[in-house]
Amino acid sequence: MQGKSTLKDLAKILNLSVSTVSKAINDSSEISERTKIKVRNVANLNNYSPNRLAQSLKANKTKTIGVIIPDVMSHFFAKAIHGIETKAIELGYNVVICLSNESLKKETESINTLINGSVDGLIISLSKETQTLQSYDHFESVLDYKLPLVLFDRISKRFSCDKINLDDKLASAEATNHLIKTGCKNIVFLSTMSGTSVGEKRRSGYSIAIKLDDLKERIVNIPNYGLFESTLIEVLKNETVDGIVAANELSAITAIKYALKHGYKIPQDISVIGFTNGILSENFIPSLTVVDQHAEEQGELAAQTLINRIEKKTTAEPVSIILKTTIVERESTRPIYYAK
Amino acid sequence: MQGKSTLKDLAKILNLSVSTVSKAINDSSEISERTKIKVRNVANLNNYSPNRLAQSLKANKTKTIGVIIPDVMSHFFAKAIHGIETKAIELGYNVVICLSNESLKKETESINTLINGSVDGLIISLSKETQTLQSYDHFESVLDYKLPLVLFDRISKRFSCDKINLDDKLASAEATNHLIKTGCKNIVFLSTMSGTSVGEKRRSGYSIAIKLDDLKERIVNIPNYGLFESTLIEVLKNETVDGIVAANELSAITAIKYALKHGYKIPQDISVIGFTNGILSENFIPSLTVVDQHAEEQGELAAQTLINRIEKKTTAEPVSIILKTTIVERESTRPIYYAK
DNA sequence: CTGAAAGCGCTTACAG
DNA sequence: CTGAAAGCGCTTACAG
Repeated sequence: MQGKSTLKDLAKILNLSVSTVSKAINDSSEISERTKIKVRNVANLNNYSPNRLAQSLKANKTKTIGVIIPDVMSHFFAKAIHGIETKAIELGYNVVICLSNESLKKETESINTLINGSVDGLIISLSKETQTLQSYDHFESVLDYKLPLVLFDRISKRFSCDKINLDDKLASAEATNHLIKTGCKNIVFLSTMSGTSVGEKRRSGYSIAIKLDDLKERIVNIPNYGLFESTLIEVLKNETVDGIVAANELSAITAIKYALKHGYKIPQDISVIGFTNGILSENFIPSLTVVDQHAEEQGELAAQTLINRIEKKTTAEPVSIILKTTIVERESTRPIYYAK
Repeated sequence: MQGKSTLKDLAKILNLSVSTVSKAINDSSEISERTKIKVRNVANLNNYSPNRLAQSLKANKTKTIGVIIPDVMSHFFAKAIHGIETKAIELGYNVVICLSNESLKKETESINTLINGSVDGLIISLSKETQTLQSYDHFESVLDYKLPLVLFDRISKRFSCDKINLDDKLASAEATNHLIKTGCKNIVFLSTMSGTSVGEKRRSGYSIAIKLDDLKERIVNIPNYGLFESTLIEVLKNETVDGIVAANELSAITAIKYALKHGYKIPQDISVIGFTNGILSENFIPSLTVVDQHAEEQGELAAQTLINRIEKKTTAEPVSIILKTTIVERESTRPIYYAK
């Protein structure tokens, strides 16, 4: 009744061997029904439950997966975690989460603490620093150990493993096209995240769509949120702008905010489309048209893919899944039939 | 080079005993410098790192703490997790997170998977269902095992353990007072979370402040977000209302949204104050005056308290810490000097 | 300075 | 049907 009881404790109480008790608890066919009942009673009385650590050590598997993400406070990652957790539990796995806080150093540390037998596999979304520095040495041990690894959302081509992400370039091209179809002619791409692979792809998708339609390309990089208002308004004052593709949710909302403040009407004067279907997009006035990245689905897929790999249910070659995005139309863009 | 190497592997390569290798790696003073160097070299070459599971089993501690929260997608809990993680890592602990999704069943399962040796202690914020059902049987094993436990934010008086929370009643009374000081006379308490301990306390704090000022008490419970607009507008149409204390962030924002839609001016006609200083409060137009619950600080404190308990650095009696909240003034309320 | 032995809590092939 | 033994990967008191 006090502290945790072990098989040994039960064996002593029952006057049986540890082996017998273990088998009885695991409902082995070798053990008589009578003994099983006795053992189970004593086990329940003593609140026995097997030590997971010992089981894991013995079985050489932990039924735990490790997740390393840059940030919990972003809606995208919170949702992705939710998806990972749901799927993992459904498949009988636990989830350990570490935060890299966008730092290469913390990402490295997190990997090191997790790979030493604590988890059966890893789901990682790379930190900004890792991506800008292109430094991947800390993945060597993971690959050496042949520890199953799934990268999602912020991935790298530099090494081979299972990967889940979405076609950000295509998504951004589609977002741009959406604005074009609502009649926009002068579309700006607004980014606060130049440098990340995701930001880069979105910029490039925008450019492709713009060029296909023979429109004028215009990229505005905002170095930080402190300079947001001045940078944006300067552009709106001096150039003709009737559409904005913003590289993420907060920059889209912030753009709308300052545009409204300076007297522009959304979407009548300027249409705005953003990425990530978060709580802000849904509740802001006007609500924001966004590219939904299916965060939860990405999470579920990542978990499923990892567990398939752990349980060797996949082909030897790395899996690479590219999800389709969808556009959620709301009030920050005009309806499509406005076109022409 | 392939798979994980163990002490045994190194010992064989080095022609030494496992004990010697172990001691060399742990830099024991018993071992000669020469041997240490040789061992370290081979260890590095083979990418050796000790199996955490085996270490934990041996040492009977895991240097891991378990966290069970109702929801990651809420800004409050995401921030709290961030605080827990930061402090835990700083003190040399890892963090395992499980989600209860507001369900008693999942909370029970999470506890059961975590207490079997995987963690040295638990930080929990109770699920809604646990609180409404007042069912705490699933905590018996935690208490029996004498596993260190810290409850935060959503706590219970029904059993004894370390607790961190804030004085929600006082906070709500202060929020109400804030509105009074800006000149509001007809203040409504708006809740979508009746039933939770937190919702109840906020209601009661509101009532106290209202009665102290001899104003009229008016509680509006919104059964679900689908009925938000009709319920709210009915009240606004038929009664005089110049202030709203909303029980959480989203209900505050939603109230503003519908009030604006129906022609009310915020804060000129109606002032609104909410709880939780999240991304919505900050970015909405008008931005929302809120009671900041110091989520990150609560998380850090919870981690610190738990680790103190684990490492027996605290008195035997349970610690109970009550944090002060602060009011963040923004655009949804009038300035205080308007009063009188 | 090095090593053999015991033990953390479990499981399982093997004997009886 | 029950039990003794070995082993998962580590650490550490004890001998030499």
